[in-house]
Amino acid sequence: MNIGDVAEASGLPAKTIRYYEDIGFVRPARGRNGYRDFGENDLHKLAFLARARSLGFSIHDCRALLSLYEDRGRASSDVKAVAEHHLRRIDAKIAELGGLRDTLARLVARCHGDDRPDCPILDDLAGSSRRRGG
Amino acid sequence: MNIGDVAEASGLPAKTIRYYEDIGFVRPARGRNGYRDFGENDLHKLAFLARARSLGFSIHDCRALLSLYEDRGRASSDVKAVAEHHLRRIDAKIAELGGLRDTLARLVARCHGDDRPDCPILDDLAGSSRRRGG
DNA sequence: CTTGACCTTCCAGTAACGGGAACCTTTACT
DNA sequence: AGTAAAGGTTCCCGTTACTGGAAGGTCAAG
Repeated sequence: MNIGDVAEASGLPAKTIRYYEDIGFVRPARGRNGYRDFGENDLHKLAFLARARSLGFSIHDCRALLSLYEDRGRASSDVKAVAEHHLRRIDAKIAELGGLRDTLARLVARCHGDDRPDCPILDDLAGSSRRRGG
Repeated sequence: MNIGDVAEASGLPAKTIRYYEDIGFVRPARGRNGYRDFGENDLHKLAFLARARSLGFSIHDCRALLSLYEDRGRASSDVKAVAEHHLRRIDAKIAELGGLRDTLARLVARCHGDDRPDCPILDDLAGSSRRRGG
């Protein structure tokens, strides 16, 4: 299969697939025209990576997951540990963003948003109303 | 003030302050030893930036906010628009992460997590149980 | 006069690709 | 055979917002 074929089949852009080859995720054979020649196994890996990336796993995580995937004797607890770690990071990020959103929403609510220059948002950013621990 | 002084006063690392000079946020004077010499106005700007960045505003947003901050005749609606746009992006990100978390949490819950190799997480990533539209 | 803290510039690296140039190969059509 | 489109190749730059580190100049203290 040429790169375009695996791109369509895996849902990944050809650019991304070349990048994944660069970083060692796949090692397609080469035809004598220089074209990459992907096998079924490569396609499976790429589809695996596409799914893992869509779930927000980092390339680093994917490396671990892929090696577990290819290790027929792995323990499911190892996989679960990677997933749980990722889950905790997601939760932390959601909590962080939730905090930001609340602060920002309060500021937005307090700003009348008309053509006058007075603005609680800028006041907060400038630190003029030091209600935040200053 | 030397860079170390404004770093401490603003809470930004000296590296970041140099970077902010590079991208035109501040233009400190120079002493004849070559050292940057920051004024009160620079410090205010840097503190403003530190606060805005901590609220998740991008550098691009900060540029807009800073110029509004320095425009004594701005309309608060302009500031509010920037903040609301940022708020919408945060909400979108939270929604996206929430979706990821739910999917991931389901997978983690289904994985027994013991020393056996059978693992619903890897099965999903590999696409073997095509419950997701395949 | 040396030590150490502080300052300078510049270069490289981060995460994960995307855009685009310059060029070659295959395929289809006339 | 000629040609044009579609697809392939490598290579390098740009993205975000910094961070680390090297090599070296400056300053304050003992």
